[in-house]
Amino acid sequence: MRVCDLPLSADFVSHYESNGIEELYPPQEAAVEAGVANGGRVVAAIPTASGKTFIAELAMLTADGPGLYIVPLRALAREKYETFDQLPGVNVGISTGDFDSAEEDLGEYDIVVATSEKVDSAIRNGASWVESLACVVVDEVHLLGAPGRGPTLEMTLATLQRRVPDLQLVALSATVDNPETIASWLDAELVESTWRPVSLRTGVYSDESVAFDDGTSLAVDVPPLGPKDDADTEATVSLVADAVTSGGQCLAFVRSRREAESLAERLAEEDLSPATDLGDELRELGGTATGAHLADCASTGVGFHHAGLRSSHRAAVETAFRERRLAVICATPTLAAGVNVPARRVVIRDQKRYTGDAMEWIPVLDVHQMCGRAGRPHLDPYGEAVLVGDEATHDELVERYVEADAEAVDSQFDDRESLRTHVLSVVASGFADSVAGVVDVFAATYYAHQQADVDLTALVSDVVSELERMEMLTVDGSTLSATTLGSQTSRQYVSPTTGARIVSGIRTIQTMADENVTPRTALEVVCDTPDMLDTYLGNRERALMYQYARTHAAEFTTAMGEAESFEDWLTAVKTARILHEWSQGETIEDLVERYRIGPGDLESRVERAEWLLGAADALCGALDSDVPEFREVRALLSP
DNA sequence: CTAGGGATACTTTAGACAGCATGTC
DNA sequence: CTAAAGTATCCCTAG
Repeated sequence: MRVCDLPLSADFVSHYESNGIEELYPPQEAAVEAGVANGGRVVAAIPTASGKTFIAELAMLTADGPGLYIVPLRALAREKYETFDQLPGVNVGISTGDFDSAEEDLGEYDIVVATSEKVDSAIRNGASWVESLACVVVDEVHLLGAPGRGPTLEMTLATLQRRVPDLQLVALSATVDNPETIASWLDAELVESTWRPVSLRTGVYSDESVAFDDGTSLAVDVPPLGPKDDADTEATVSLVADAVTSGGQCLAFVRSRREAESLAERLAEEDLSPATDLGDELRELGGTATGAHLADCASTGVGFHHAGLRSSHRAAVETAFRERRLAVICATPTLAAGVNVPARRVVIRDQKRYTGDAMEWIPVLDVHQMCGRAGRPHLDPYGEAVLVGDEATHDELVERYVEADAEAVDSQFDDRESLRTHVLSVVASGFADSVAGVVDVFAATYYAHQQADVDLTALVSDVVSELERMEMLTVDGSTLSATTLGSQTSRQYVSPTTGARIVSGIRTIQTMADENVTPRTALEVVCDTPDMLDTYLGNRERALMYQYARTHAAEFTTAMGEAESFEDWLTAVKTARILHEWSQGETIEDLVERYRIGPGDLESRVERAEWLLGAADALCGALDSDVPEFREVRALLSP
């Protein structure tokens, strides 16, 4: 099937042809046969780089009205925005938490790219543009199975289906075990394929050789180990060096940030590629120790990538790699599911990760996503993914990751926090005013589809009484309504637990002496909330932090003897302290050094604090109260 | 007396979405 | 069922 045979206008056909797209890939053809270009609902479970974007564009361009493209990450939203913006005569908008298209109403765009939470929020707040959509494409739908965020995506899709008649839904998924369940939930045709434009072989390394799944093998020359050498690391170094010397780029995945950096340092010693001026460019982006370390490695063609990096550094590493100015990136799983960063070879040194109580195998889906980054269409003759193991683990790795299918996608809606959030949002936004009404909405979720025998009425009633106790909902006979507090909580997009914590903070503040209410007070409230990221509190720091908490005890809304979990509270105090010092003009360099956090960690906490302080200010309004400190600190956080 | 080796105890550990409304220039 | 690498500390010994 050819592009010119599709129901596309001449402009689009020539756009694609001038980009070298004339013949459809098999999965794309299958999607067309399933009806994507004729308003049909389709779930496509196909590998990355097998032409998902084209399927999405086809659906949105042939739909009779505006399209919405839902992504899980802000960086992905920007990437897709730029891609769609290339389409001739198509007006593209973007809407994410940190960036919104101009003043224009989103309804005026042909295509809007947005994160799933942003769409959920728009629906909750009654944005009218949503109703006029003709086509919605969901990228990475398998995230339905992600705790916390999956339920939001379920609700968004359930609500969109109910509110927009004849909506065309297209969902793009990684290869998972039960795509048919997702397809039947969405009442869509399933297109499944493992076809890739660049062939991929996956293998396991042990004893100086890689055994690939296609039966081939690769001898790897690993120099004799010194006493301090780690076998897995040296094997990884050899595998990376081999890929780079033969003209390819390589991604190496490891367990932790620290190890990503130390592997990068180790590879930098190898002098794999000629020195460039990339290091100097990175140095201009800012002067933390992490940034300097990155710049040093980058001048030898090796980068590292993890969430401790500031987002500008991360973006710079991604771009430099795409432009082939970096030969290698050593990364934590950040890079597995983010923006498009394909390489000739992918080496996965660590397959286990610490999860809080034990070392656990990384999910098969995640490993497959990492492997899927191997092979650049049009640039590499093939892609290779190598799992580093040894004689003892070889067979288990083959069985677990090379031969196994990815896990099934299971609903995570059955979680109190998620249930509270969505029961409240359904009532607050006026989509239901009774338990039966909420159940009716929930009946359209993936959860209800998967768990047909669950007693939704009992579950919802239970959650309703919880929300009633939290003063978020009132019950009058069988009529539910949101309190001012409940509707503000929902609109501000904070979880009910966060809303309740802020409310109790405000009430305590009303009882405090004026001189004790300070910026620290405002930050403590907001940082003691589940919507704030917690900050690791080291053993050595604990005593100092305790001291700090005692010194400022009068300014806090939590009495030290009464904290539900003292450890958690002390962690919140640490976050509040960092943010307070930041608001007082401390530099990133100092804070990163003093509290042993990454520059990116500070960045993300500042971002959240801005959001939560704004929410706290709005909740004050719902309580007929005013705590100017919420606004005052907030103003000091952003430069 | 001290530098340094080595055993041992202790510390640390991936990622990242989200708001708003009223008056004013 | 299930951790492992990195770092600080301390003690001992060789010079």
